[in-house]
Amino acid sequence: MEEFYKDKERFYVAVDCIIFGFCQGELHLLLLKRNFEPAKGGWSLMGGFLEKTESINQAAQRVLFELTGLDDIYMKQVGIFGEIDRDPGERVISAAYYALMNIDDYDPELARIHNAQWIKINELPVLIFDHQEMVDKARILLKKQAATEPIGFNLLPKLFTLTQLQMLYEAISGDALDKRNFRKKVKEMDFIERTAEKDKSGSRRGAFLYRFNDRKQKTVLKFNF
Amino acid sequence: MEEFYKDKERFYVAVDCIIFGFCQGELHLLLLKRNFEPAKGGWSLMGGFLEKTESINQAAQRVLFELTGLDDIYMKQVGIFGEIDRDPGERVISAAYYALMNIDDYDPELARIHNAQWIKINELPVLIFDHQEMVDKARILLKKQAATEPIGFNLLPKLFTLTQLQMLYEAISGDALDKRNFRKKVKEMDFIERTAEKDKSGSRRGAFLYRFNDRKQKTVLKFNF
DNA sequence: GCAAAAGTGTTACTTCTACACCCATGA
DNA sequence: TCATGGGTGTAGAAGTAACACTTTTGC
Repeated sequence: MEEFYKDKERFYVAVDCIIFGFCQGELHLLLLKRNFEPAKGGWSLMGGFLEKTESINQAAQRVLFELTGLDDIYMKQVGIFGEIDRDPGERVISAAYYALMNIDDYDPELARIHNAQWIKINELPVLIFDHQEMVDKARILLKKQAATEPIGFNLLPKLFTLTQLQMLYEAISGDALDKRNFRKKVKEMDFIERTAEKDKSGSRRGAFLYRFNDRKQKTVLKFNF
Repeated sequence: MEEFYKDKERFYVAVDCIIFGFCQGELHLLLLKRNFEPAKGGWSLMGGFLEKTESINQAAQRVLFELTGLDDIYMKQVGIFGEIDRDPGERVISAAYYALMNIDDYDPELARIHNAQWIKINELPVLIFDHQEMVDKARILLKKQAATEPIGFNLLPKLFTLTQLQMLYEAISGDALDKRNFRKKVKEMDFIERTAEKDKSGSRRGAFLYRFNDRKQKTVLKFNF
């Protein structure tokens, strides 16, 4: 170790994951009921400590993998949380990430093992530490980012109906959308394509299934100051 | 210290500041030429180590204060940088913040003391470690945020002309704006008000000076997916 | 009197919003 | 045959984009 760093403090560094899922017209979070101290019995985000052998982004992926067994999940940094007393046990600096996943990809058996549950975002229990603050920041970020980049698809199955897609964007944005205007807009997006298949589960008539193809998309950024 | 944390690693945690200024129609960054190891002689962002007694946001403010003597500067988290080898001296996790300040508020004497310089953002030297990556991310963020929130004023003096304001937004967005359309839009914003004063330095005729009043503003967020 | 920046409106075009009915099917 | 969700078009309003000349004044 070099001279320069000698007198500096070192800190525990953690990652916490805000894991979004979508079903039945509502956003959900995957939360854990802790069966260990500190805050045993409390609801929390999935988290873990940074290790020497990994970058912080890798740590976030690892932590998510430990919980879900999945390694190709869309993740994004939310921010760094570093209040002195945010974790009453010890001084811990935490990097928060949000993850977007399709609930159907999650093995319920793993949920049982980890004491995890999908909970509607509008019916969250009290969370430990500053986890509610992390969730709030993640929701705002998700809303902003979903408005300018096509990331919503990470919350849906590979094939989805337009009704599902509309409900998803209504859930993210918090506003109702007009069905005809919504579908008109979707038609103009060449990265959403209709398949020949229909989903008959939601109605007698059946709805066409659509798919996201990752054709590049211009991001529009309008200046309102 | 509690049992739970015992076997966890601890890390150095730093903050690095991307300090934006604006003059002569161009964005600038305040950079330091390091006269200490590691990377002595290299150009770098202003940084410092997190201390036990402060939150990470406070650390960012402190570090900025050390360099500028100013404590009311607009700052925003850019992200956390945690690659294993990002600092070749030691493993350091760094939280990057951008800061927006009026160049005129900066005492040139402090620049001399710290070996600091304002450098045009399009003429940056090679930066140490991953600082260029931090700058790139900060610029993208600034552009996005300036498009939806009135934060640009932090880069201008209290009184400014419309030409200055337009040049600022052109510098941030990277696009030329139409003068008449720009001024029309400004007229509709009730948080920008004209004063009776004129600035005669930029032209013989003189230009009216405007001021930002912090009246609340609706943030528009249009969904393009 | 001229150079240099400040200031000012109109029109065509694009995009957005609001709105209501028929369709296909399984039970 | 009927209940349920799927699917479709138009017209008025709002916003955006393109465009050129006059004003002021110090030198």
